[in-house]
Amino acid sequence: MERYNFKNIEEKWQNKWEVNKEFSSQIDKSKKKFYCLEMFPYPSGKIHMGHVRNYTIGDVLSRYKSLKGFNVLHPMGWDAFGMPAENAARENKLDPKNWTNKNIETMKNQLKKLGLSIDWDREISTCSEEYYKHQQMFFLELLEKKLVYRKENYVNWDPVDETVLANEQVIDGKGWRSGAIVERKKLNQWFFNISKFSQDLLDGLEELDKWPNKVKTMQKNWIGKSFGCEIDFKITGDLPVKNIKCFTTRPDTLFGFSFLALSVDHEISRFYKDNKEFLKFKEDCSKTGTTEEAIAVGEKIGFKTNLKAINPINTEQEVPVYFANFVLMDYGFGAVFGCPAHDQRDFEFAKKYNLEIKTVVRPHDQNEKFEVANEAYPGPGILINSNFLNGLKAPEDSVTETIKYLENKKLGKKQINYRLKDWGVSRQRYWGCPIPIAYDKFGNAHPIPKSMLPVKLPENIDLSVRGNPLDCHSDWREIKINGEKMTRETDTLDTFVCSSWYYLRFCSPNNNKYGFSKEEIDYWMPVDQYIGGVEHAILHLLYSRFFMRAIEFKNENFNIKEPFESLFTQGMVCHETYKDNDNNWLSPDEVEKINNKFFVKNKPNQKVKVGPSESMSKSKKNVVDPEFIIENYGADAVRLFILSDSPPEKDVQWSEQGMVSSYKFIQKLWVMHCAIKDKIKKEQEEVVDKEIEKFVNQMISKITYNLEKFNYNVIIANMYATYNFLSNFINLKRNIKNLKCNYEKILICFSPIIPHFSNECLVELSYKKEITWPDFDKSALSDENIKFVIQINGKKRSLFNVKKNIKEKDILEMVKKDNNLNKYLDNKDIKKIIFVENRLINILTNE
RNA sequence: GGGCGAAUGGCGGAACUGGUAGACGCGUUGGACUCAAAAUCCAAUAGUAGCAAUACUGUGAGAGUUCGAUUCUCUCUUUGCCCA
Repeated sequence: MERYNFKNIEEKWQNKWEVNKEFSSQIDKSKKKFYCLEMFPYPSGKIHMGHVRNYTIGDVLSRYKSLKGFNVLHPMGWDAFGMPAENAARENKLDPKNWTNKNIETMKNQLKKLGLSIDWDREISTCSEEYYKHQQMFFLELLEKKLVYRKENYVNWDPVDETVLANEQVIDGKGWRSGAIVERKKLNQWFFNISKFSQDLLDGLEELDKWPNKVKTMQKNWIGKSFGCEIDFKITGDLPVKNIKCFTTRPDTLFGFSFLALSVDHEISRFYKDNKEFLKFKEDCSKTGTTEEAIAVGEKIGFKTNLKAINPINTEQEVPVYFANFVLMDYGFGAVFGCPAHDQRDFEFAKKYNLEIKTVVRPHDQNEKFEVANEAYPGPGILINSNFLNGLKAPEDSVTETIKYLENKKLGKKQINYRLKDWGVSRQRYWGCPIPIAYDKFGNAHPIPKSMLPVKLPENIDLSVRGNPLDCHSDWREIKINGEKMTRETDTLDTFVCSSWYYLRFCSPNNNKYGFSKEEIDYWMPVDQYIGGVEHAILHLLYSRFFMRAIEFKNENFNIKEPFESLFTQGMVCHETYKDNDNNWLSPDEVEKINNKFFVKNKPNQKVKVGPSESMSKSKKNVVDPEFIIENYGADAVRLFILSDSPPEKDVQWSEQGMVSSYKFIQKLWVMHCAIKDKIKKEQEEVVDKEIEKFVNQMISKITYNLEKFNYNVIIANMYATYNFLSNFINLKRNIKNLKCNYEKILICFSPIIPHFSNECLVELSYKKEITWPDFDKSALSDENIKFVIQINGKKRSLFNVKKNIKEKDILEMVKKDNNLNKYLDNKDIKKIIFVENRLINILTNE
């Protein structure tokens, strides 16, 4: 018997799959389709363990569904635009396109070595003209539908690199690369009108019953719907200002009103544009940052105006108007009314400027004399000190009543507000999809005619320039449209745009007229199972849901709103972290374990500090290279291990020992396989064994159930249990007639997880039929004999091996006769008996 | 600060609808094989007491519902993730 040579066998099967185009998918209306999609990778250079886990999970599902008779679509592509290519290209003086395509080639080969059942004929890359020309078409379509518009907006501006930074590139107010202090700068940018669909995106969540609640909650919070009231405050003072509008979710606390606060960008600020003190104040405000956290934590400061605001429901009351740093222009109307007693920010502000703090809500467990003291009380309760509103339940009744009152008096109106903002898609970068727009000499934007698409990225770009390289490329910038000289838009699209519709392209990767064909998406869409990391729970998934709606909008040929029928978010792959004496990170292969203690490799006198297990990342060096692992243990073993130790939705701990044991398991399976093969070859007896029949029946039922539930770690446990049973079984039993057919079923059940091994073994058994998922007989799942639990006063006292469907009186008879049990029953009256059929009896006695 | 989860042996984890807690794997211990080691195989492995049969305790802590709670309800503790 030879050792199992995973290298030859895996390579053989991978070649076979590729040559036979085993996983290529065609429309077949006689079959039910199953579209399985994993989030496509960014081609950063090499695959990492996170990819291995993500794609193995999807592959197991695809292979299972395909064995179940579904017509499976399982494609793969590349999220190929983005900053890392541009950065790498700049640092190494390379072309981003070459860099990216080389990475794609490498990673594609690595993925193939995992034995994934991918239809590579449908491979797409978002940086290819073939892909982004359709994206430009969509952009123009959305522009026609008025879902795209241009407006001025603030950006994080790095004055040294002369570039716009994303929020996550701003660290402590400084540019991540240059270290320069980031400025706020106004730029003209393109926006997708996602907020138009706020309510629809919210409603759509209700239908997504196969999405994790966690993700739905996150999206719900992100959309941030709030009910409230728009109030028009009358203003008095020495400026020509009559009214200021503001939005509030708590109009019911109007009797606790003590100031009005405005954003420094509020239109009123124009009266102060020459006021030095105000300008100084505005500058101070920009330093505190604008994130919700910074506002909550930071000091609340204000700049007092000479204006007064009149309380609409208590017209005798006039309160001061301030500019304040905690009011943002893009929420509500850039104005909030201050009620210090019931809002912590307002409270801190009022304390600082000695403003009135009037309590108007008491908690349910306090009486009318309740007064807010050291902090605001934002919770529920009953209104007090509020004239005609007194006694109302806050916030439910009091808010609606107040709004009714304000509406009647025409002082305000009910309003629904969303936190979701329009999606700014302009990026001042080279390596992205060009925006198909040109400007005439007056600066007016014109769509580039569809006949002139695609707008190709120029090659031979100089990336060493500061700022946006496209901006500096004068040849490319100039364009003639209908004879008129224009200049191109030099911003490119956010890469999230590319990933918002790639799942459609997979349905029609070769359609060069349009992004997809109706026939193909009618058949394949929606994605039946989408699998990826929870880090995309908000942006990517929300943008994709928006994009479907944007395409559907005013389009009679398209009626899909939700792209992903069900969603699965997998956990991360973690590894222990190591540091040497100088606190430098060490990678796992620089570390050696001797007698349970860790040392620097080849330096047995240098101890290693072992840190907590964290998600694998290059910066902490706690990474394990999949290619090396596949090379050493084989793809089947890696697939087995990456799924075995934890449920797929939770983080998994990488362990060398676990990896080795998965490898050994495959070897053991092979040894067993050879033994079975020998047995089958020999002459068989005409005996049909019931035990193996029953065991395999149960195994199929368990593995099928666990596959459907994504309990892949439990499947591996089922596989081990199957091995334990079968290896024991063949040692004890002689040659039985039904060994081969049951063993074949076992191999088929194993094949989604370890496809190379299973297929090889099936071929060795000269299995000729088309491989399909085995059925199981539900009625035969439980044995003739069952284990019956005997409880006395709720405590388990014994376990009887009895016939199925045993009657209560028979089991009671057995208990009474049992020498071990009757000591619990002697001299006691039986008060009550609980009998659960085929499971347990609980006998209650007087104690 | 707000929102959402989680907590089970030395470790990762399993447990159908409320019905045998600890499947399966790792680790550990003992044994077989070997001159020896590795590999492999066999056995044990929640804790306490006991030669054993067995008994008691036990699913973060405390209460509640129930004949019966890892599972349901409430309070608390710790912890993770998200808003960020």
